[in-house]
Parts: sequence; C-alpha cells; structure tokens
Amino acid sequence: MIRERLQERLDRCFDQGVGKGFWSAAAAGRYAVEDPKQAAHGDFATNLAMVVAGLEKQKPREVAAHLLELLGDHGDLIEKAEIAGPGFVNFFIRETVWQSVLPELCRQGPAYGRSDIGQGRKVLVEFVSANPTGPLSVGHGRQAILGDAIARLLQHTGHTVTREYYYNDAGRQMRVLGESTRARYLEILGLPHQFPEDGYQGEYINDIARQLVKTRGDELKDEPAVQPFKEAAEQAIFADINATLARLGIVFDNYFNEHTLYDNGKIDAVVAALRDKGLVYEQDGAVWFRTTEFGMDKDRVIIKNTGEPTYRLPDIAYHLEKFRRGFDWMVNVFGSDHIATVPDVLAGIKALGCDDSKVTVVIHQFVTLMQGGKQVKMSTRKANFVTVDELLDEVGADVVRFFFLMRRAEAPLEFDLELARQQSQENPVYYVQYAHARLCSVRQQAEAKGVLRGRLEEAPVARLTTDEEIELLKALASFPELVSHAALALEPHRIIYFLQDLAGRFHGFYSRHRVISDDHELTQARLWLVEGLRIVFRNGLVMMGMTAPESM
RNA sequence: GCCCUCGUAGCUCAGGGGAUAGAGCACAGGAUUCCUAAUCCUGGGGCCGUAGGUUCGAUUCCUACCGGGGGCACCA
Repeated sequence: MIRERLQERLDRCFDQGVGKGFWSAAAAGRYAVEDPKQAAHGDFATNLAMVVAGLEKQKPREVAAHLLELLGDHGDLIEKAEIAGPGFVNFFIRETVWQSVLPELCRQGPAYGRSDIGQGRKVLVEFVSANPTGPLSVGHGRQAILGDAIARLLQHTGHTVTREYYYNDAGRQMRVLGESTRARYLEILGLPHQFPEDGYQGEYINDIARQLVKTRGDELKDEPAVQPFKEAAEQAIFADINATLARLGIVFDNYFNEHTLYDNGKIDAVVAALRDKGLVYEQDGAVWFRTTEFGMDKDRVIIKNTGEPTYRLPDIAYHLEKFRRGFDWMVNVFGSDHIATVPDVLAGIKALGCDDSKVTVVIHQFVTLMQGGKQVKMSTRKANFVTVDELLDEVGADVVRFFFLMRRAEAPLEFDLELARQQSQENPVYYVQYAHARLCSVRQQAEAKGVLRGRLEEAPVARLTTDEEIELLKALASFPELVSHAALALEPHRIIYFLQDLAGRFHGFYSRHRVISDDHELTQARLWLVEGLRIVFRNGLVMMGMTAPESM
C-alpha cells in the first residue's frame, strides 16, 4: 500500500522528467522501489537514477538530483529523500504514515492480509495423490501440508480453489496389496498361504485381514479373485488416510479416480487425438508418443505391448480433463521422485492444444527424520517407517504443520523429532504461538484492571514513537503484500518466516516497554498496537492452518 | 552419460541485480520487586562451492566445472 503510493509518486516525477527533457521515456517501467537492507538507507529506495543514467549516458547522481528537484514538496508521505551511494535515492517515510496503518488494520481484523489479486480465478491444487496402499508417511505429510498451505494462501488472495486428490486403484501396486491382504487373511485362519515376494509387510495389513475375518468369517478362503481383498484393503486404508488428513485439518474437495478416465473413454480419446496429429506410432508391439517432437531425448511408450497404458497416458488424460473443467491455473504438488513425469505430461497437453503455462508444478524434496542427531532410516515397504499419525500422536498438528512449512519446497527438510517434542523456548512453533498468547494476556490484564482501549477512531497512535514500535508498525504494514507474494509464488514458508520475525520483534518490544502504565494515552495507543499484533499473528497462524492459543 | 535440484556462519536454513549478506540452534556472558522467563540483552563467528561471462554494479542472472540429493522403465 505504502509502496504503491510511493511508486505512483515516483512514476509522476519520472513522467515530469520526460516532459522537462531531463531524460527520455526509455527507462519507464524499468526502475523499482526497493527495500534497503539497512535502516540508515531509509524505508524504501529507488534505483531510478542509476537505471536512467545507464540508458542515457548521464551521471547517476545528477539524475538523482533532478529527481529530487521534481519531487519538490514531500507531501504527507515522505519525511526525507536523499541521494546516497552510487545514485540511490533513499526515502524515509513519515512516522504518521506508519502509525496510520494501525487503525486500518484493526478495522479490517480477520480480513487483514486478504486480498483479491486472484480475482476469483479458478485454481486446482492437486496434492498427496498417494495410492491407498498404506498409511501416510512423513513424505506424504510434507506434501499434504505444503499443498494445503498453498491452497489456503490462494484462498486468502481471492482465488477459487479446489483441492483434489488423484489416485489409481487399478495398478500393480494395488494388486500386490490385495494379495498381501489375502495372505494375512489365510494366515489368520490357519490355512496355507503364500505371502507375495514384494508384499506389504506393515502391521496395518494384519488389522485389515483380522477385520475381514471378523466380518466375513472364512467365506473368502476359496475366493479366486483378489478383488474382495483389494477392496477391503483400499477402503480401510482410505478411511485411515482421510482420518489422518482430518487430524491435520485437511479436507479435499474431490477425489479423482483414474479409473473414470477409462470408463468414459478419455484414455482412448487421447490416443486418437495424438494419432490424428501424427504424434504416435507403433513399435515392438507398443504404442509410442513422439516426445522428441517436444525437445526430449527419446520417445516414450504410452501403451505397453500388453495393451496396458503406462502412467503417462492417464496422466495426460487427467490433465486434459482439468483443462476441460475450466481451471485457469493448475498447481501440482509432487515429490521430487515424480519429477520425471512432468515433461511428458506437459508435452502431452501441449500437443493437444492446451496452454501448458497454466500448469505449475511444485516439486518438494524429501523429509529426513532426525533423532538424537542421527537420521532415522525408513523403508516404505518394510514395517519401519514413521507415519504422519505417529508424528501427530507425538507432537500434535500445529507442530507438524509448522515444521513441514519451515523450509521452502525445493530444500530438503530435516525434521528434528527432539526439537519438535520440546514444549519450550527452543521450539519455534511455541515461540510464535507464545507471542500470540502473550498479546492475549496483556489484553486480559488491561480488562481486569479496567483499562479500556477506547474507540478505534480516537486511538492516539501518534504516541507510538519508539524505534521498537515503529519497526513493529512497519512489519504489520508489510503483511498484506507478503501474503500476496507468497501466494503467487506458491511459497507458504514466507509466512512462517514472517511470523518468526514478528514474534522476535514483539518479544523485544515487550521486554523493553510496558504496555499498561500510568500514562493513560500511551497505554491506549499500545493496547491498540497489541490488538494489531494479535490480529496479524492470528491471521498468519490460521492462514497456515495452525491454531492461535490465547494462553499457554 | 543425460535431465532436474541444491551448494550462504560450526549445524539447520532464509534472502537475493545494488550500498556494511541475515535468523535460529550451538558456544560464552548477563537480565525477572513490574502486563506470561515458552521471554529478552551482549559477544565471537562468512573468499555466499570453483572459474569465466553479461552489467555502471553479481552472493543473486548466464555458461562450464566440482560436490550432495532426485530422476533417466513397456513401475507410479
């Protein structure tokens, strides 16, 4: 907001400069309002003079002098503007501007930070998409939370979001799952059985088999088909996955079964369409897609010589379906192990006339669990992997969410179990939540003492003048812009960093200044500051799917 | 071999075409008659992987190389 006002001011000066012949219009749109790293360099800076000078073969500091001349009277926005360094113009914003942020923030309350930059655009966020072969692992957990946080960011910025879970219950994996279940079933009945070589060894298979014995007795002992076992397992596991997701506060709008693509002929339609464009051919009994036409090193099989499609074909059909359903933006959250599928799918939809720039793939790296400074080794197939449920049992949803959002997606995530378990200062989750609780506590103290905040319209914000207060106000002022940027970049970790930083600033302020004092006016002003901080902590935490406890 | 990704403080990581590169942890020391000490304050700590290139300016962009991770199936 404040940045925009400055930008507009600058643009006007730039145009006037063109009019006066100081410079040409060549630099229009090429200069920026930046955030200086150092406080001594002001609140904002512009590189306008250097950009213009570069294009016009002028001296940067002379251009900057012209700019200051055009700026003339500073108005109610700028306190001071000065030329610095190689030709920066640094701007110092009036304190009153920062102070005026507070009433507006408090007026907006829960809406502060929200925006309409999405303008209702329809966005599909696809994530988790794990086939129901077992409980969610920590890797899925990261993806679930990352995907959900991205969805939340988009919802907070005026996008119409659909969360979708894509799965396939027809593949080899699921067959092995059914066979594993059958083997356990027969085992419980004391009948001869053969456990599949690459079967699923988790205890949950036993649970499912036991349940099957309970409900069906031994009536399945001679069942030739794997189907009933598979179905029972799938159902149980899906219920389990959904329960885990619910514990995390994640609710999908839609579960898309790959099978529907076969049933309604979408798979065949893709092959036919590609064939029409001469992009498929047959060789060695298989059907190949000419991905080399799209810059790839070799062509790819889309239908095996067994007649079964490879994963690429349904993936392409699925994405075409997303386009058909009218989404303006399709966000896929994948683990880095699925990275190879991306180019094939993009090539497929592009070949069939879709705009692949509407698809954004967020690839996240793996999670390493750390215990006592050592890595916890995990194997999915074997029984020894840590599930999201176990993590939730240990540390709770807020901690799990926070830890999984602490790193940007492309960075590997080290999940320190010991740190996560600590209910203390060490744990960054509590550091942030404690700030919120403290703010609530101050509010309660004031109420208990009968100290009233007074009316918002009359809040004496001009009394907020200490460095700590102004810094807090600046941070609060930057929140909406931060949310917008985080949403468009699909980077929820920025919110986490912001909250940690804000918590640090608040705790610093708190230990140096008293909110409730004999100075009635100052107390009122600070109570409103407390209210503004409380709102932003709350909005930030809730936006990331976490709770904002009022006491700890 | 090819593709993707990462390389920033002892550790885990932010940042990012600009002016003196940050946080947390760890380490050392200190703060509580007073709104929650799950807090705060002070201190040391860095050829931003290496070498080139683009630029007025590169830790940031480009190229190559080195190192870690992931992928390169008629598995998903």
